[in-house]
Amino acid sequence: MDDSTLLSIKEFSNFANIKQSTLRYYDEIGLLPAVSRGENNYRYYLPYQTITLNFINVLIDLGFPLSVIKDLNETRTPENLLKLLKQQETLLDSKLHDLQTAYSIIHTYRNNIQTGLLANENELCVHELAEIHYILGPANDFTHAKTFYKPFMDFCNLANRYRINLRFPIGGVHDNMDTFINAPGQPNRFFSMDPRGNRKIKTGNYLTGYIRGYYGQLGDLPERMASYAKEHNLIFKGPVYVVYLLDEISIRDKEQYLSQVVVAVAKKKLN
Amino acid sequence: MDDSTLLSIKEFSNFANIKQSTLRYYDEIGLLPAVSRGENNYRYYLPYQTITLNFINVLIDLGFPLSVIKDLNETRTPENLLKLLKQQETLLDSKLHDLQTAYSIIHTYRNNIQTGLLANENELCVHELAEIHYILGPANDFTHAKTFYKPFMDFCNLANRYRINLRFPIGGVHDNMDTFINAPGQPNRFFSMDPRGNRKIKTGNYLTGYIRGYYGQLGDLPERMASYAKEHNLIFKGPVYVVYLLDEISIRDKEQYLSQVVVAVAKKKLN
DNA sequence: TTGCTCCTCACGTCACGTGAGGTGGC
DNA sequence: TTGCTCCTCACGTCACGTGAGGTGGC
Repeated sequence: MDDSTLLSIKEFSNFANIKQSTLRYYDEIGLLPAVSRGENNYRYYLPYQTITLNFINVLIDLGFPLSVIKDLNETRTPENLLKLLKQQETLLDSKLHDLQTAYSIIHTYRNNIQTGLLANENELCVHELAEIHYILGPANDFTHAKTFYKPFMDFCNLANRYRINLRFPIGGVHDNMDTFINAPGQPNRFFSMDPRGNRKIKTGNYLTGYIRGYYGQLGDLPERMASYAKEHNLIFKGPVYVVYLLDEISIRDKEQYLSQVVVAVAKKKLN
Repeated sequence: MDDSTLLSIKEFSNFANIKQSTLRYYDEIGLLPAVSRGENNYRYYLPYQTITLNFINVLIDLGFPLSVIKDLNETRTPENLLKLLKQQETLLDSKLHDLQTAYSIIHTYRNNIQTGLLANENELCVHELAEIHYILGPANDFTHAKTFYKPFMDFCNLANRYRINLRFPIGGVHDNMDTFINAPGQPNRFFSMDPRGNRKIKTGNYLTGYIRGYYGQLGDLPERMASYAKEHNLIFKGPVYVVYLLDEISIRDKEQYLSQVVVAVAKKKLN
């Protein structure tokens, strides 16, 4: 083979390691036209066209659309390309960020679902919790709300302003055990379990309970937690977190959603 | 608004922050059917459908196709979802890897092009070079090759086996200054400027020259470098690297490609 | 006639967006 | 009549892949 050998589409496709259909398409859109056509209308290519193909493939891998590549193919200069590469870097940056976020969401959901599957619904127990980062939403307003619904919608609408990504699992937080017992379906704030959040549930000992049912339907869990603490000489410290471990993402039936309630506890000092 | 209020498509689209066209499409493919149709065939939605929509949006963001989401919507269980999430994590992993590679390629090209734009073609000079990582290809065979072409194609064909990504800028390396001067168009090996490579051009003082022209057309540069060394009492150390700074990626005209030649030098000890 | 290579439509993919043209009730 | 909301096609997007049906020379 010589630099001026004409190659049939099959030969060129083997040589350049590219599908015939792709070559026909590139010919059609004028991105990589065949150098000539035979009498029978066959396409012919020259070996050096692999160089153009390399140019094309590099830019495809960098995420440029074929239309841009076509323009660039005709007018490329180093300055021109440099400008485009800078733009593309910014674009890749945001794609990278999105992917990492998706990754993070998957991780958080997997954790939640796994915890949910292992949960013993009837048993309360105290155990150490690993640190959980989150982003806190604004204070909820339940004054004119009959249900969980309205405040949650408000939270969703404000999410952008609070830089909250609603794709992460969401939870509710109650200021303390007293407010939790008084209105278990009315968390003071919602939070997103975004590991990049600046708030955290610190490591420590937490009384943990689980309950099945729709958001905010906590049944007798608050009372059971209170009496458990009394029996075991525990006092509650800090906020009560309600994490929706199994929600609409993993279960159809609303009655089967699973919430986890955690609250920090300490041994009561005996006088 | 109450939980059982029927919403028109416009109302629901505002409420759920989603386009009407998207809602019609989801209705059409059965992913999120309207709960009912009016006499006039209008679609009506219920507020709680935002929950299904949230389910859908989370999975879209995680990169699942709508067909999978539709299936999952009907059959989801925590175990089922957990399995899919694991798969998706693997897929995201490889996408992440591809993106990071693209990023790296852009970075390397930008460096090369910028160096190319600042290059003074006529001047030779010695300066310190920052470390450059690369991946080395197999030894070239020029015995039956008239041109640069064949060995380069061999290199491309073997790239996979050597884990070389051809999308990175490519360079040629000569064993030493003697082989370079004897056959300046015939590098002993090609290399890919992949920053993840285990080989590197170490920091140090390098004699650097530039030349315009097609791959392997180095003109009188080798001789000029040799005489520069003689004049300045320098000796050459180690391999000669030829980096194709401006190639088909940034320039159309082959004659305008720009190569950079670098070789380590040291002061000759005077007896 | 069979086999091979090539050709040109044309249609499918994916998740919508964008009109065009029509309806129904105020 | 005008304005508004809704409807249903139908076509465009992007980068091809996949046939179907036909050709031309051995």
